[in-house]
Amino acid sequence: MLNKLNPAQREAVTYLDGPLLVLAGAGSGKTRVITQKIVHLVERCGYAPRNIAAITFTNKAASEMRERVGTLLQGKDAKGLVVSTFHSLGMNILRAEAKLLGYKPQFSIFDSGDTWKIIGELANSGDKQEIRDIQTQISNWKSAFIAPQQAAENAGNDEEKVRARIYARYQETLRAYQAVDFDDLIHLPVVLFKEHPDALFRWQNRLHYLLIDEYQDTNDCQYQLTRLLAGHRAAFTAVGDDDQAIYAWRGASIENLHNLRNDYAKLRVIKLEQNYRSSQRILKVANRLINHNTKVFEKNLWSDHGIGDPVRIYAARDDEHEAESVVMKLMAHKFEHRTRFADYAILYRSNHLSRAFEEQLRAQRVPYTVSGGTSFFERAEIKDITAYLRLIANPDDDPAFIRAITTPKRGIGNTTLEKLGSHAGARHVSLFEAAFEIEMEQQLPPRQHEDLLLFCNFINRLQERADKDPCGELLDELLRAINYEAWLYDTHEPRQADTKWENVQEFTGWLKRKAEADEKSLVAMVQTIALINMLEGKDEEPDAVSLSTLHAAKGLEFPHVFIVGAEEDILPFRDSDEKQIEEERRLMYVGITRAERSLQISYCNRRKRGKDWMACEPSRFLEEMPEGELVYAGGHKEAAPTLSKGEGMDKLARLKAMLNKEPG
DNA sequence: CCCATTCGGTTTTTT
DNA sequence: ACCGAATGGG
Repeated sequence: MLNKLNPAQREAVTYLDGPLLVLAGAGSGKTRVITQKIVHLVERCGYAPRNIAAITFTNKAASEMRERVGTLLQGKDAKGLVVSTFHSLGMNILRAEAKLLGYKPQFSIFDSGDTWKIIGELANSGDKQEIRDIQTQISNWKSAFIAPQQAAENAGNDEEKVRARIYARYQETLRAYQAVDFDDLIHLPVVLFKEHPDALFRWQNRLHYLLIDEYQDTNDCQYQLTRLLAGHRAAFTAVGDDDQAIYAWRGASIENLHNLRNDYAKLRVIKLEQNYRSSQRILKVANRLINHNTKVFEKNLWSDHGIGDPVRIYAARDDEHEAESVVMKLMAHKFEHRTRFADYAILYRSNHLSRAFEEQLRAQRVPYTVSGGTSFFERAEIKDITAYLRLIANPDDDPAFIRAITTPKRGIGNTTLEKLGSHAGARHVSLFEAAFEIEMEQQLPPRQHEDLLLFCNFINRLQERADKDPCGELLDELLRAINYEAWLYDTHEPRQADTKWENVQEFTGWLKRKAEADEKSLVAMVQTIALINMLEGKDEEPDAVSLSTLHAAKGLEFPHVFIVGAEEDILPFRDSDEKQIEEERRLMYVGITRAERSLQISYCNRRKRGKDWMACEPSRFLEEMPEGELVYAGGHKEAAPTLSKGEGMDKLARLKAMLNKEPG
């Protein structure tokens, strides 16, 4: 097995004398190194799988890796092997050690939607931008280990003081709800480990070797968790690529690659520079582009694949034509080369850009899957059901309470909730608890009060059954009791209701299977849901075109790639400063390096925004690519560039000039 | 006091 | 084409 690896890879797999950093260029086989190393640890070095933890960036990557290791280990029992994201590892630590932190193990996990509402209320503001700002501010404070108190002390102006105050109240609110946010899932275990060495000792004893993927995208907090878990043993392998760091906006810092060197004197660094994925032309375009960034680590990515086709740059008249052209070209290419739909990916900077392509693909009856985008669990109908589950697990979860009691409508509305809320606030109890207090009977109209108690007792009954009865029965019972299907058809168009109900059934089916397979309690399932993006392996189209954001495409590869919407203000995103431009450039780099054989990058000259047109400029990144490797195919039809009058002419003309310098 | 419909203003990236 | 606040009916 080891002989299938190149020397650098083999070295990375077998090196166990101390901490190791693997600088793995795009397509250099880093996943292979990680999976093989796990197998190596188990089969050659006598590690028990349950003592190894592999940390990935997404749940999808985690389940893929688990599967791969499972097949490689065949026969041998991979049970107990930890393959998860930082967040789900943190969740598991937190659930096991909750009591030490004053939480109950059934704590709720709030997603950004939940926290958004809380911050909005605390800030008493409806301003989206402001709430967003505060949200990221709090997130940054947390990952930098700045407590509300410190934040208040450090505040230089009134605005910062107000925000520090909101931060403090936000933390109190989460506590009161017995809830944690995404940052807490990492932050609290670190706090726990610092305050309770015995707990840290337990986990260090559990996890003897750590493998961390996508290391360039870790933030300070995650790094601290890693260091604590690794302890003096420092038995870990971190794998990363500074050129693919695209999560700085989430607090990730490439600096962590450097820090590793400073903190571990014995750190060994191995570079993987041979690319096994892309044609030489694609690689050359990628390399030239990324060289416009200030380099952290020098790396020289090369490939012994063929030279390949030139990278096509396509200028579309507008967004609709871009979608039409891409889909037409894709279909033509497919039928000419007898490829599969799954060989193609359409990548874009932001989710909303997918719409035009989805429409075209649907119109042409081309099967497709959208990854990223509004996740399955973000859908209203799924959130409705999970609200009930959250409430059953943790009655103090006020946001879940509000959602559950108002969907389906059962005669409890804003006014009632406000009264309940102010009473709960005064008494420092959750809405659920407040409902049973005697004062509510006086404050609420009889009808409302009755409905309220009816609901709470209903939840209580389900709660009692949650421990005894299997997850599936409980779910069916719940859906029947709230008459959810009928309510869906009552309040939606038949077609909409159809898909919504299908989603619900898919969800409950998944939940039942998962609960049985993993022998997890309903509580554990509910907590897991908060972290998962999509249903893994749900009757996915066997052969479908992939639509994905550039972020979500990291780690994937496709024979043929279309990067669309390569325009100023989109990619790079508007108002990017110099630092952000570099990150946007890396994003483009990630997109380019997804492609194995062919790549087209397109942009529009104008784009519909609302009801009027907006002129667009081609992305500056196009100019940073080697002209000799590009071929321009502008206008509406290939090889027959038709220029729309007006915007973007100069850039278009420049690109057209490149046509004459066609390589070959 | 609750809830459905309409109108108006919008869109980074994700655990 | 999609969500959220205002508005009027029940």
